[in-house]
Amino acid sequence: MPYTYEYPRPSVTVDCIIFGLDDSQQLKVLLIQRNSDPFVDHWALPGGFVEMDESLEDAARRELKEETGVENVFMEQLYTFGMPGRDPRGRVISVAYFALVNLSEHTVKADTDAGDARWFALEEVPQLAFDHAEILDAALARLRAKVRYQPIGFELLPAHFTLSQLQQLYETILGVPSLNKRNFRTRILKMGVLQEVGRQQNVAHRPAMLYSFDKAKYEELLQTKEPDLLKRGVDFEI
Amino acid sequence: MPYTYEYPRPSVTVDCIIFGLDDSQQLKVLLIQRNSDPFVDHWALPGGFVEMDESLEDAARRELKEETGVENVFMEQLYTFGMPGRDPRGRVISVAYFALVNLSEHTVKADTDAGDARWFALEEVPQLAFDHAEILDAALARLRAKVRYQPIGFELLPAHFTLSQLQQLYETILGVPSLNKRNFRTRILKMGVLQEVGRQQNVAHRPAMLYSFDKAKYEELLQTKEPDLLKRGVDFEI
DNA sequence: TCAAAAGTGTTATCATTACACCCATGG
DNA sequence: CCATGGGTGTAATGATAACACTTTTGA
Repeated sequence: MPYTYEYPRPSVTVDCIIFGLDDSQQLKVLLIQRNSDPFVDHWALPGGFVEMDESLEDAARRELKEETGVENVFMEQLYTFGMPGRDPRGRVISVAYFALVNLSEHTVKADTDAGDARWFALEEVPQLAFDHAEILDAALARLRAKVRYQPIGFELLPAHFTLSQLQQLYETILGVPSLNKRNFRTRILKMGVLQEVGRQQNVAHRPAMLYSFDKAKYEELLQTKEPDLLKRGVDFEI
Repeated sequence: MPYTYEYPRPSVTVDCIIFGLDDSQQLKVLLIQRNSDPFVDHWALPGGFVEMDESLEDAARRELKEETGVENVFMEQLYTFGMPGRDPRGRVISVAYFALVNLSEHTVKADTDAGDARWFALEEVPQLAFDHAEILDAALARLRAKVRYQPIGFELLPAHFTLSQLQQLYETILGVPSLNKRNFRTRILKMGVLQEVGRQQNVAHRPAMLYSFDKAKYEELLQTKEPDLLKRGVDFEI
């Protein structure tokens, strides 16, 4: 029992909420099955204890890779959950990270620390360990909010995608039945952040134009348009 | 030396970034002067260690009150800073909270744990302890972003305010020289979340209408308009 | 009657919405 | 030649930006 402190200290963990989009444009979340107490056999978010010499994000990436094999993904800090009592083992403060991946490009393999790892459609998520259901809800809310003002949706799609795929992605994430095709296209193309990169092959209908997201142009626009944006003044969306 | 654990644990602290608006519509931040090592005599964000039986937000409110006397303010979690090395005493993970207050309604008194507590205009903020400059930057960025899509600016104003005050507030926060008065008014009034509550008295010019923010109506609009908003589909602002 | 700030009218321009229609491909 | 998505034309409506103007007060 080697580590002794003058005052009590909480444990600090990271948890990862990984969203992915499958071939049929369905939004899924990556869960692991716990193989130790507490909550043995329950499904949970991948995560674990932060080491003393690694940053929080490094910890999140390490745990994600150890438990699911997934690496090199877009990731950002979501929120820190610290209610006393959220973990039966004692005071545990968890920094949650959320990540987006293109499901087809990331093979999942259950690994050392976890019994199993699987993608779940959002409607099929089982009862989760700890307060992980709450964390998942927060992540979903963040995804829905963020997708409206930052081009993060592209992280979920393959590098080359059609406008219909992109539109479906937005419909899925936002949970709206169907946006107007005409207007969606006009809007998204007018932004000027998509690049034509070829056409679909061998499809039983008019082949769609494939696009890629032009990150450089987006950054450039951010610089250029920011000033005007500010000029608009208030907004608060509603 | 009573607290012993099998694995090493980081310390967890909270830090508060409190923004206030003074009589002359200037944006200020509340800092304390440290009276102990490390960084004795340096200015820093109010904050301190999280107790084992309090939530993170409770800890933030407690420290804020202890160190500055400020209480009952709008507060939300900002971000968690956890780079190894950010505190010379060892691994310290800090959950930052940011808060908005109407400066005239909150008296500041340096208290037990802090040598002194004072409001600083943003341009006059001295060198800060730890990575607090970075935390302050993050808070400012959040304030600027958030004020555009949520009516949090009202937290900085007195309960009754004029449209000119509100406009100045936005100009201050966003750092734009001067919005168009006509258009600002049209926009903000069209939203329907302001209530007329009387007129200015004894001013050497046409007395302005005073308004209050109608929170109930705002919540109602959120419910009502959310569906249409979603129908609009993509946006990502730019 | 003047300075100072409040507050309004109006127009040109641009963005958004809604709906109907045509196009290219493989089976 | 048809089913299946891909893709376009256009007009009515509403929001935004720009600028000049009038109003009310205390000193």
